[in-house]
Amino acid sequence: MTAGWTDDRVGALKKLWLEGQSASQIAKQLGGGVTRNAVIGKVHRLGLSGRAAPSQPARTATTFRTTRPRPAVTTAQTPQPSAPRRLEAVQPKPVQPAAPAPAPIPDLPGTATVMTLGAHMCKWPIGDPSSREFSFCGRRASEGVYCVEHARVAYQPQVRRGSKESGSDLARSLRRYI
DNA sequence: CCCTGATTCGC
DNA sequence: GCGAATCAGG
Repeated sequence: MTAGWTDDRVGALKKLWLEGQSASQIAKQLGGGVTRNAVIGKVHRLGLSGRAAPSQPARTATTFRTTRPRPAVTTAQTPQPSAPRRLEAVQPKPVQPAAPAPAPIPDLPGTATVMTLGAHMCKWPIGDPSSREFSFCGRRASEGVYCVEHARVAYQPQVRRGSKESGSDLARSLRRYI
């Protein structure tokens, strides 16, 4: 049964992607036979691209541009010019001094936006990533990208893939337990 | 060789 | 819309 992209799965995908999970990790967690290619493809189709938390150090240099694959197509299709993809139409919004807190959200509003999100702020996504009201938890990240509470929620009983740990596996182990 | 995401293109 | 194949880089 090939599971299509249900709303439920898309939500999980968005969440995990913005959490900084890699496509392969997300694919693994989603299960259902989805591959990392499927995840990446869906992510792009959804309009997501840049994430707030890169998975591994020194990676994603390809995010800039380049990637001009020339598979030598037999037919000269349409020379589509560069389209203004890349989202993030953020506006210059100065931080408000003494904000009167107009939104009494009982669930604690994520005061951190993509711009104001500091390196040591909890990157737990709050709300719809597509919405402009989307924000992050913003509390102090204990060790990794989340605060203690969110880290606990994010990294639950996660089964590992391999049976032995060594070298680079250590990084993945740490990431799982941040 | 491992990994990452990006893109293209056939389905 | 979907995802395998491929590309490009670390």
